[in-house]
Amino acid sequence: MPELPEVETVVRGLRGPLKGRTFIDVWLDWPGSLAFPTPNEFRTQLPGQTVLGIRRRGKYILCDLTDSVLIIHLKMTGRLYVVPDTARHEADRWVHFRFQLDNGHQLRFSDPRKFGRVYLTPEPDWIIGKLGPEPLDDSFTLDAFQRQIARRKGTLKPLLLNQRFIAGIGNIYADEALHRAGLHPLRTADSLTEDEQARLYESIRAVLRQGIQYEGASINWYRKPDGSKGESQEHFRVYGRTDAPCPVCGTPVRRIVVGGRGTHFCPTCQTR
DNA sequence: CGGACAACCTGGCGGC
DNA sequence: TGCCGCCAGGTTGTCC
Repeated sequence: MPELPEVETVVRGLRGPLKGRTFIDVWLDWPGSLAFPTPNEFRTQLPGQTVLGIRRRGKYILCDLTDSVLIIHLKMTGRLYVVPDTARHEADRWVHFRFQLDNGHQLRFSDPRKFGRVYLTPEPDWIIGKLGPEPLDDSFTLDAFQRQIARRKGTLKPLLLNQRFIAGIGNIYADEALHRAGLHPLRTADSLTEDEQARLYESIRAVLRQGIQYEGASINWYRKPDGSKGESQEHFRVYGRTDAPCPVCGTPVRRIVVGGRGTHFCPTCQTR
């Protein structure tokens, strides 16, 4: 679930509880979620390291430590939160990692579907190095976007989901951005006029900013680090609204499958 | 390069 | 209530 706005919200919520803390122990019960290194190396290397900062790159959460980087990808159902040691972890049956902090609290990683991944490496570039630009960075200008999309010719929906094209967009915000831009998800990149390119650029930034403002979308599994729900889902125009009226024109929203992903759009507002 | 599809896992939900 | 099939916010690898 977690896309850029959800991951950004998690990072902002964890910064306070984690910054300056030192890991003193770690426990895990599903080695398959640990992408790198081995569980033994992980348990040896992490304790003693202090959290210097926490940031986001695409949908990855990066925790800068004394001499390496702890990286977590939530994939579909991951949750990350800090609680006192005394909070029973059995209350959340999907906790697969517990990171013991030096202040009587634990960082916990919960993930029902076990798609999420944890990495600990001194050099994170092999994990995040091929990601496309950060869509909300100042360096991601309309000019840069137009130069980038001019080299592509594929279908818009899969292109927006391609993390090498732009980092952080997922199925929800791809559908929302295309609706806002008035572009059909089956349009191709090489069919866009300059004006349509500009609309897509503005729309991508607007829906992501709005997602952050509403602190993410809690359709199913996503929660903020304090356990509460985001409210971005209250403001969707098409995502998950099959057969409901388009808020702009009233036409029933349609759902099709594009590139294997459920895709929602307004057949009136989004032209081919 | 691009599209189609399987794989990794489990839970929630609608239908019967 | 129970069981079944379908759907799910992500990513990677394979095959054509």
